[in-house]
Amino acid sequence: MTLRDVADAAGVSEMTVSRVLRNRGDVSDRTRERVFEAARALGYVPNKIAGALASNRVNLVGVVIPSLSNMVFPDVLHGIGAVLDDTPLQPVIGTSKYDRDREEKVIYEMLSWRPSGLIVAGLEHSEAARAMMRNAGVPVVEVMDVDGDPVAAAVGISHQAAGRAMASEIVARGYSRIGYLGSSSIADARAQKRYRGFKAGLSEAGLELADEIFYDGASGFGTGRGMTQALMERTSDLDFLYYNTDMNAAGGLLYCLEKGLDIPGEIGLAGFNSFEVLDGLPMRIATMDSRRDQIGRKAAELMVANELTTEVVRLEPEFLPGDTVRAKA
Amino acid sequence: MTLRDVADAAGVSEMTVSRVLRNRGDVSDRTRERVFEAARALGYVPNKIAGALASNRVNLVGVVIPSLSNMVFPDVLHGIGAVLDDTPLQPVIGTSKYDRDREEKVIYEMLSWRPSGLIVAGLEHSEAARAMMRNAGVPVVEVMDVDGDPVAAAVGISHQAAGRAMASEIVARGYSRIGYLGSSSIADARAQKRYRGFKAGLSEAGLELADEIFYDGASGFGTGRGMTQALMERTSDLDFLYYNTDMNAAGGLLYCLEKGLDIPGEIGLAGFNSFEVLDGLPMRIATMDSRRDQIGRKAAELMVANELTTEVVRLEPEFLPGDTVRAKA
DNA sequence: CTGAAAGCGCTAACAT
DNA sequence: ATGTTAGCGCTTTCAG
Repeated sequence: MTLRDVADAAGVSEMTVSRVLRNRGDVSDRTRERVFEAARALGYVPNKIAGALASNRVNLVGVVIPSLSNMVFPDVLHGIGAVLDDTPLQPVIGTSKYDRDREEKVIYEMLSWRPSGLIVAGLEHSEAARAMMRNAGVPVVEVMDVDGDPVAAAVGISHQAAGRAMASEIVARGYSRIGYLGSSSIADARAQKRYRGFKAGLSEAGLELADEIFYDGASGFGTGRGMTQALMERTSDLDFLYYNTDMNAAGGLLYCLEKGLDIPGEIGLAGFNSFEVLDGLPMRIATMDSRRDQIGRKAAELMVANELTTEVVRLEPEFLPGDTVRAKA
Repeated sequence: MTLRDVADAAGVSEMTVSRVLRNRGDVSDRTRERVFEAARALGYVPNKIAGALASNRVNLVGVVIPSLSNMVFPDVLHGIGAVLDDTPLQPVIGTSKYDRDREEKVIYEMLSWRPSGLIVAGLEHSEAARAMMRNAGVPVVEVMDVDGDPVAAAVGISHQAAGRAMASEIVARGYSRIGYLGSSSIADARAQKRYRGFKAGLSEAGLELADEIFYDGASGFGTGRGMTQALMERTSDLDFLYYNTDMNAAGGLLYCLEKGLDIPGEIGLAGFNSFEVLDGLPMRIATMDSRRDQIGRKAAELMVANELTTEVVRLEPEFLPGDTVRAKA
């Protein structure tokens, strides 16, 4: 089923059919009708492969993220989709599974379809991947992080600064025996940066981490609960728990409530990301909004603008005290 | 940057370069080396658009789901990915946002790329969408549901049966004042089917729903909590709450625990889906595993087999009593 | 307003 | 083991 078939059925040239179907150029209403009818009757679906090759235009934007299981990424995708929905551009998602080599392959695959642009999560990539991004010839935006050296444009927050800001909020609220609960995966560069920023922030206040614990695998209530229990049994005098993500913090919160601890008096908790699904927990967890939707929107806008900028857009995460930290002293 | 450039740089024909890069046909080791080197030096990325047009082969599988925000769908994608990762096929995701017209557009867009197959969530589609799926000329599998009339192949569970089975479990445990808490969206056909199956199941046991409540918008702890509170204030003598999804059930559970209710003695709760992130709640919610990973895997296997079957694979959901229902009488 | 010709970058099929 | 030719189904460009 090709343009030819529709053209024959409508008694016009392929070119006319092409014009009608793409709504380009002047076609008489009569011809237009006939073509639409023929196309519909035949159930014609245009071949974008051929169209793309001929026009050298592919209205796809590649989006490379680590995973779909961690809710942060669907949230970014949501922001991207919200902007692209009003344009001819369509996002195509690829996942790296937090693996540099896989990410490189995914980027290569994406670029082989000659998309109109590329959005990639994070700033840490293989050299080959960076080279491909540099030479893509289309807008490339790295998202979620601005602590590093972007290949081209970047939109995100400073995770270092976010960690540091959290330290200062906690210290200002009079907590001093502070534990960190995070991921042991080096692959999560952004969590690492928050961790380092957090420690630097404590250090500036003359404090240091009282204890820390790391886990393998996915974040979740069970993980958060388990980590929290292990840490508190090991170091019994902690007065604050800072988690790498709200999902784990939620598990920790439930554990502390079960133990009958006084939150936020006896012990405070904070996470990161600000997940909407968690509204409805017994207490609102203190957190920092990672501005995922905004990041997606801004990145998509750069795709739509179709400029090869090296602009770095730094968004500021917002601290949300919730109910699990004391009021400021 | 085309094959031509690489061919010139390596001093061979385009065809030889094509052979080397696709690893097809016999090429001497010496030539092979030279070609790889030239390609690498130039940073050549093949043009799949041209390749696909020439070979009439596109190693993409379209996957159409309602959304990425509801965790059930990423779970299905995970199953699909697990199988396709060992093949040349790649999933391409499109979202319908629970909108029939949008779904139709997405399917149209997907088919216009001439994918090797199509996986679509659900059995309810526009007539035009069904026609496209029927005439796609490639394997088409509808997933997650088998209660209805599939266009071609289908892999899923019977949501009707799942609802009915849940009713029978609840009744067998001696509950009788039962409330249903679900979504008001007609778009969630599967939840509707569970609801109907559930009522039918109660009816067979000589019972009926004591009350029911429906919400708009996304599921989540806040939604579950709010619905639960509203329902229980309205009908104070309920002894069981059946939710359309575990996310809402979790919110309800937290609410009931806060109120100091005796679970599962005074009141029982059950949800649907079996979400791993919820392990770690104070109690494990009774639920029914919707076998999302399995469904994804099986559907992907049908894509790999590349047969145009009309096979219907019905998987059986498993009841997981958790801690929120009494033992069987 | 409509059509004819050329060609996008690659691969199938057929030489050699 | 390597090269040549034709053409995939469209769109661009130029004519009329």
